[in-house]
Amino acid sequence: MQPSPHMTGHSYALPDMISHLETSLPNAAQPVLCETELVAVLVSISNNTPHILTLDHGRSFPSGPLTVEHRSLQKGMRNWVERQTGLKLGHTEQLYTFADPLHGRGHQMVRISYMAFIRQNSEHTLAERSIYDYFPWEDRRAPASGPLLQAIADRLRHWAQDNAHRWQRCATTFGLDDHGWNDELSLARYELLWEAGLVPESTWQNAPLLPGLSMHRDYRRVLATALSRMRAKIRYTPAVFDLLPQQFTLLQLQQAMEALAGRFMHKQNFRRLVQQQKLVSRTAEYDTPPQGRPAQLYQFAPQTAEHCYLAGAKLPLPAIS
Amino acid sequence: MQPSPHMTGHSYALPDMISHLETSLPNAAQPVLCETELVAVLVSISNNTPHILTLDHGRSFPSGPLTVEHRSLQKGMRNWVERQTGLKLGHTEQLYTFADPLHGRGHQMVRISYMAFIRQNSEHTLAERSIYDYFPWEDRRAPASGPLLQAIADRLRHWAQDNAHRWQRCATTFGLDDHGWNDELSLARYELLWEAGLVPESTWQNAPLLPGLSMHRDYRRVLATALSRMRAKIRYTPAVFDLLPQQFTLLQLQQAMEALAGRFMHKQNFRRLVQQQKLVSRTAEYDTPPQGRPAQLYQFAPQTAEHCYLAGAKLPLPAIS
DNA sequence: GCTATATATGCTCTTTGTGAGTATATATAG
DNA sequence: CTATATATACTCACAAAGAGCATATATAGC
Repeated sequence: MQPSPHMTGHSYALPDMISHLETSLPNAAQPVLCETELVAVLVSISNNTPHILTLDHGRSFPSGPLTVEHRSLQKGMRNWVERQTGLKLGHTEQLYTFADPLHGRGHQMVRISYMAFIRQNSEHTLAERSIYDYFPWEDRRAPASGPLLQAIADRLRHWAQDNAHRWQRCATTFGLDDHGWNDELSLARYELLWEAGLVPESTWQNAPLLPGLSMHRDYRRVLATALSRMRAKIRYTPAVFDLLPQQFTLLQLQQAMEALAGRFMHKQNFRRLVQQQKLVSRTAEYDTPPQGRPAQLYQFAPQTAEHCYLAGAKLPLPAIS
Repeated sequence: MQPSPHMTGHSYALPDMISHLETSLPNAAQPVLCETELVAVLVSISNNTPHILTLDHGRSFPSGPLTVEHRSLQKGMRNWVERQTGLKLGHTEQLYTFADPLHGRGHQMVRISYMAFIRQNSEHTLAERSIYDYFPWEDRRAPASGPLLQAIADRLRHWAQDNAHRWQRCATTFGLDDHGWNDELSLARYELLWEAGLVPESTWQNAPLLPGLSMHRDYRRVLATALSRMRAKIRYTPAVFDLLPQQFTLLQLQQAMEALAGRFMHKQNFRRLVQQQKLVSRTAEYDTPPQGRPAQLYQFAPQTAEHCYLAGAKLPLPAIS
């Protein structure tokens, strides 16, 4: 091992304030208590598009209070959502914790957000909304995304004016000039649009706003975080399989990846990659489509796929303009 | 845009329980309040090794209560740490939020952990500990890591017994058999050792424990999370530069990357990559080492490195091997 | 039968990135 | 003059990725 300094086993003498912190106690005079809420971003795929399960006309996520019996936050969230909605949750991860300052009473509100995958065709009573209804520019598969991106570029250029550094940021996050489009930067893109005053949540507004549904509180930002995370996650974990039926065709798998990435991929290369990594194993069954040759059904092969790299499957679309 | 179903603008009729949740109110009879604490994992590099700033003989992180005046959690944490320790914080990110169930009184304890980078040679009064004192197996630069990893492999093999799937997990996360070592999996490795009962925090124990300092509560797990995150982060953001002095030699930069990754790198290739991406610009000054030719001092070039944010530009790190 | 459609498979190419090696100036201390 | 470390310039092999071409095969509808 590399030797490291300060290994005497005793910490230095500390100023009072810090020694106090060591006890991890809130100020005894005024213990700061928070209402704490768990927020669930539930994702599933239908119609070749990623959807979220929403409340209040697409403006809110399901959420519930943290209760005392919860052993861990994640377990608590899972149990709670499964009991309330009857849904089985697949891949689950914590997204972000944020606080609302106000709340007239003497305490804050802390919200802990989670993202969870839900298998296709699950039964539930929540309203599904396409994620791309909130971020139309993120779906580069749509023909309309070309002109939309052009319009965004124009407004960003106007916002950046002569500020070269600011324009650099716009160009790299939105894949302008000769930069490439990076699908994992959806959070950065949303934040940039927020800064530029092009979304209704901005504290100031700048010219006509962009299309796209808005949400309560910071929820649209949470959704952008979720989109970034899921796009990153499916690259190097087998999480996609929690969105698909137990058995699926290779085209379904590819389309699920395309739905999440918001881009089309090269079919032959995709299959080559998937199969040479032994991510899936074929079943005896076939899927009969309305037209064309029946497709072999596959299933996820978890034993050989502790870590997988579906990354190579991110193909650029024919250059848009 | 892809058309998406359920766009009627009205959510379905909801069961009572869920409509209730929509209001985001905790059970009126028993509002669940939490003590909320901010935990800071402060990282800096000294002696070519990543260190954390600790309290209580290396067993605890600085932490403090969330107070009412904080506008955002991140801002609150920054202000609080900077006021208490006098340190300037560089790259900061939220790590994870976790809860302790007990606390005799009627409420839980919620801890929100952050990681922040601190520039080399900063003045402070906290005790520094090498991160690799907590996870000796994570520093593959150390000669001792070879035998240690061998010993770990043996004990994991014993734990896995004939459970092939379990051994698969061990092999891929620890780079055994013919799998490569992936430095970003440090959290997964810690969790696996925890499961196998090889660390003192495990709820059960299995044969002699591994070397490595322990910490209070879940803090060692938080530290493993921090290590994973920082290794992932420096790959595609210029965050490393917040750990180095304003001016540095290319060797210093390489050694900082090596320290975080826990691996050695090929000097010529490293320089080739750094320079062709224009991440740094040379200054007029030189560093005079005790021996050898003076090294040119460089500085971070933020204008071209927003571009580094991800135009496919990555800081070189050893690939998995 | 034929056609349209979509699955399934095999095979080239080129380009890029990367890991690794060799060689050789150059500047300083002792 | 030597040891040391910076700095720079190459080459080479190899794998992976992006892209294209070709061709079976199986179904439905006409």
